[in-house]
Amino acid sequence: MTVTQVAKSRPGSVRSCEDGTARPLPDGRDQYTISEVVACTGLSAHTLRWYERIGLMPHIDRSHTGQRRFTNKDLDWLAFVGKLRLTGMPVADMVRYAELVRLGDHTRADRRELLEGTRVDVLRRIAELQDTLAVLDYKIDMYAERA
Amino acid sequence: MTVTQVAKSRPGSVRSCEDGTARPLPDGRDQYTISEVVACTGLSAHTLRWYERIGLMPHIDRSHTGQRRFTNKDLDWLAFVGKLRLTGMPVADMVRYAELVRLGDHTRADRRELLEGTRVDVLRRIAELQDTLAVLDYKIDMYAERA
DNA sequence: TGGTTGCTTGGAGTGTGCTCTAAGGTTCTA
DNA sequence: TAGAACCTTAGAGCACACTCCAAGCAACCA
Repeated sequence: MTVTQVAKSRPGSVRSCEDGTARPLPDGRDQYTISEVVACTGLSAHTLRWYERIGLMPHIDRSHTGQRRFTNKDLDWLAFVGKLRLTGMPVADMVRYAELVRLGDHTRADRRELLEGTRVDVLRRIAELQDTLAVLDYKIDMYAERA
Repeated sequence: MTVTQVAKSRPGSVRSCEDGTARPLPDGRDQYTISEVVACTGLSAHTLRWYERIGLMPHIDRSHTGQRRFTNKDLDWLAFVGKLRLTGMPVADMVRYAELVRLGDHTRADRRELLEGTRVDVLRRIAELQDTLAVLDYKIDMYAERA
């Protein structure tokens, strides 16, 4: 399945923002405006503010004029949230996970349990999709045969 | 990838309704009430009627009193739609596909193209999910290590 | 000094995919 | 023959995840 071979290499991190749509940010900095984060994550500014409002992000630092200043830690979190979003996990569940993180170290077991549940969902989704792929291949074959 | 090994075995068909949630229907029949279809597909009656209204299903036969009588062909179609739904394909696109089917044989190339596009989407989704799985495994490992 | 750009806020609006309601007709069981 | 269970319709309502709006402040350039 070529999945666990990744082992300990810290996947999907190391400040290249997200994937694909992302422009890399200047290294060695730890303060980004909302528009920089928009450029690098592909999320809209509206969405980023909304994430903060609903508690899916920790409270973001502000400049002396009240503007958001995102840190590298915030970007890491956004990258992880992006992954969870791909699994189809409802935003409410992600908020729950975020809350557990805020509550501190004694919630580690709960967090692990939550992620393991998500993991099972992901495996099921992959199986479903591979099943669907078989159906699609069958149909496409039918259309290809007597074109 | 163990996908094309299915080859020509007609996957996901042969009147066992859908998967999992489904009770099999009595064989050798070709007329089912909406509640029978509900029991076997797991879709709600509302959803089935809505599918017909928006053109995602062909017009369903009626009894002399106006009640729907689904055929085996309808059930096959619903099973296929169920697969497409799993891919995240928007309902509007499925309706488009249904229209092509209604329009007859000369739309076969279009239909094939549509399904091939969907196939690419599915492959991408699977890759994304496997990527996400790696991230989840990494995190779960972290929580497991120093419990 | 004025104009443009970029940011702030709370709250309203949007698109998708159902899901339910109301009002009424049909079929089955006792 | 009554009552329950099941079906019909058009249209309204809902949950989710954004997405946009209005009004206003702040920073910068000509």
